[in-house]
Amino acid sequence: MDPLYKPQGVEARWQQTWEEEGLYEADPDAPGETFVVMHPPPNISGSLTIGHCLQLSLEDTLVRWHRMRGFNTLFQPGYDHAGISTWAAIGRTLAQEGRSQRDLGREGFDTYVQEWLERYGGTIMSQFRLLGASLDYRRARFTMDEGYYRAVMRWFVHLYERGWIYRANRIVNWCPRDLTALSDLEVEHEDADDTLSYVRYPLSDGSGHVTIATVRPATILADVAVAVHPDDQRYRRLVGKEVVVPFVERRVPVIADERVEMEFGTGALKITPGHDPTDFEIGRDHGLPELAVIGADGVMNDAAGELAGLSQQEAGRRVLDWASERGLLEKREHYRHSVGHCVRCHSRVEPLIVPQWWVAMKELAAPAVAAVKEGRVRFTPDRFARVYLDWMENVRDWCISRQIWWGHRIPVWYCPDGHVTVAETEPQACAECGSSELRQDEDVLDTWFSSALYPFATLGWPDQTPELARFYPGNVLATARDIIFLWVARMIFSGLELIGAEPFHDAVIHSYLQNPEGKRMSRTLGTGIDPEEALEPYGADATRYGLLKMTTGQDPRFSWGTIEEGRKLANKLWNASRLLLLAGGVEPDARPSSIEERWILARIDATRAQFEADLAAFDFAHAVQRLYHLTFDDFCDWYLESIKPRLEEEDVRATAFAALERLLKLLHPVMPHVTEEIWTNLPARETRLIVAPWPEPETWEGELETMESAQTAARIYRRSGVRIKLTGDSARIFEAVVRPGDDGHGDVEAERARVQKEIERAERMLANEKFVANAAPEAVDAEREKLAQYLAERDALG
RNA sequence: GGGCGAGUAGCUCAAGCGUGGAGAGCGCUUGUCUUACAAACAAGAGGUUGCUGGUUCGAGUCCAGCCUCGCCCA
Repeated sequence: MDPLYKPQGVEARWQQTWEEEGLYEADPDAPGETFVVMHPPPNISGSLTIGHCLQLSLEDTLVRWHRMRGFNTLFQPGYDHAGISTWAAIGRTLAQEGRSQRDLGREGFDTYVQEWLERYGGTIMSQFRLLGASLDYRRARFTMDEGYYRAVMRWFVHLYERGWIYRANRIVNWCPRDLTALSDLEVEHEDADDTLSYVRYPLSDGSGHVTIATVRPATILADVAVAVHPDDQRYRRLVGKEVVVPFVERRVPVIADERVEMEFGTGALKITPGHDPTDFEIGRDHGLPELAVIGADGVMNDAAGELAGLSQQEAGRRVLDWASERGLLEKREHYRHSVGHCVRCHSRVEPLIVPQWWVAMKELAAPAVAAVKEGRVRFTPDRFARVYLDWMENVRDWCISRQIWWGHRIPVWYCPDGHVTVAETEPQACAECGSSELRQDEDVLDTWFSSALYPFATLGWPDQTPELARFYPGNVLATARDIIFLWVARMIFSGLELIGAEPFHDAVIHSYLQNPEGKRMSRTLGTGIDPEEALEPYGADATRYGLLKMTTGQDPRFSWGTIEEGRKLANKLWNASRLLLLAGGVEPDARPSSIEERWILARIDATRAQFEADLAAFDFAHAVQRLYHLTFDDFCDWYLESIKPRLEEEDVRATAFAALERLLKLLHPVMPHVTEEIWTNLPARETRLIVAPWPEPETWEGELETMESAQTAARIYRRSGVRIKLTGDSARIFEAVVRPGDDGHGDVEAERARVQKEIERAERMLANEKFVANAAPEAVDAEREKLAQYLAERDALG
């Protein structure tokens, strides 16, 4: 064994061994309570980030812990076709060659995407393995593989038959670059600097004008009304009159609607149902026409008349010039507001009225709200339950159709007579007229429509498989908070609707790593950390430890310090094991005969209990920190040092190996490779550590204060050179660990003065009647205890 | 505009219910090749816990207000 632990080689060997020996495999026929984690399938639009590794580390820690505890454990791998994300990523690649997706044609695109899929799908699985993630790789699923496709079709038809899927011509978020509709969740809002123009709309009866404020003057061409708040005294007399829209000189009514914000601009709002979501709602309620002057490509369309073909900016300029020449442009001012952008390609989203497929959410949402309110699904940290509920209780209908070529085709066919046939597989004839001339809907489904089925489609649903019966519902879903609505919510309502049970009981919303500058990590901006930068030099164990240490519930900046700490821990374990093995292997057996031996066994057991509590609460940062201190401070610095003089005794080594075994077991879920490697080197191995039983609670009695007095004496001697009086075991342990070079040479008076100050502090507190009367009794007792200790210390100083 | 979170040592972060002396790792200074580990061990310096008030015997922690940063929703 080399004095320096080198993870390179060791880790790959164990990853291969575990997998070849079938130790990652889940068996529906195996006994035991199940523990199921569905790893969120990464997008095939790229390789893994360090953030994915954090998520995988915490999941694998839970999975390995449960496996050792005897649970029948399934850790499910897969990857996601990631509709628009992949579409946009491929678009970026093609653009470098001067081509676009549409240039390839639908079939050409399919061929192209297959290559992409094989490349990234393979990369993702190998990256999972490099981290030591104990996923059942045989079961890897893809959201567009054959069985999964069938599940998605069943889901669509199910919702259609329930009457919850409908096609409607409504305003949607339209990406003018990708030429597709987006859901509300695929739009991100960013502040933008704009100009707010105040334009006068003359009253048709010549009695004056109404001034409106707009940031999009080009849309004036599609105005169909001016709206004011019904309580607005300034405009009350105008409601019911007509105004003349500038440029197009169309007469439109002044209406009253409560959705108008009186404080914004002049309090009068131009209504453009074709190009604004709020206006669309108001327009529908008032029966207003829906004009469109902007096309799908974002430029002015034929309805814009002489402005057709112009950009919105140029058209807006022309409209304002027109108004200015006629004295209708009151003023222009700078205005900063948030504007929707496509979350994938970052184009400014265009609200357009386009026919799309929708899912009615009301009835699906109700049970999903109840599941969280009744605690059947818990969020960690629990504040995210509120976030989830706020969204779910106000959820709007879900636009599920996308005008791209990558995804599940919408299972709807049309015949020449316009009849609609909805079926899971391609029908032979129109369900209504029997026509065989069927044309399938061109659109594909929102990628999250299929991801929603992940917890059971991966298990074979809609077939009633043994896996589905055994491994649904699962237990823990770990994810970052950005997909609580996109995915977590949708898995919950789809699971409840289709299977009748929530898909998991714990939704763990973990840290979102920031880059060292405190900014969001982004692969496209090159501000991310490549997992290989950590895995190659430090190894998977150190990386896992470091990432778990960063999993605090906050959004910490990525730092190498914690990974370095993990590397030190692996090296420390390695050398502690070397010490014992070099002294001579002997079968592990806990038969402690001294204070320090009982003490370390008790310390390990106490840490086991705390570690279990930490993991149960998904507090990974504290969990790994405990292991670090147990290893460094208790096991190495005190226990091993104190038994060194007796290492030739077989009993001492048997106990030491037994203690090391327990330590390795506690560390295995976090650092699987180095612990398995050491485990293999221990005498009398029969099993792999990965499936070794988790330590049972145990009680080790002993006068543990003997250890404490040795530790106190060590602190004083190391600090000041002063030796305090010790007898018996404490003296022996002190000598073994500290190895004092003399009988004491320090300034005894200075030490006595220091202890005296502590005594006075404690006495002062206990003399405070209010403290003794009001403080918790435990706090007062603790203070008395400290005082007693300091008094004893003073006596020992002689 | 509404909501959530954060601000603690030079850096990255801790500090269950207010538990009574604010800790860890890294970095820095000093010492030490000691039966494994010098990539180690030991000791040390380093803090007005963002600001202002309040509650309390006692506040990093609770309350009110303010400042800065990040995120989500509209």
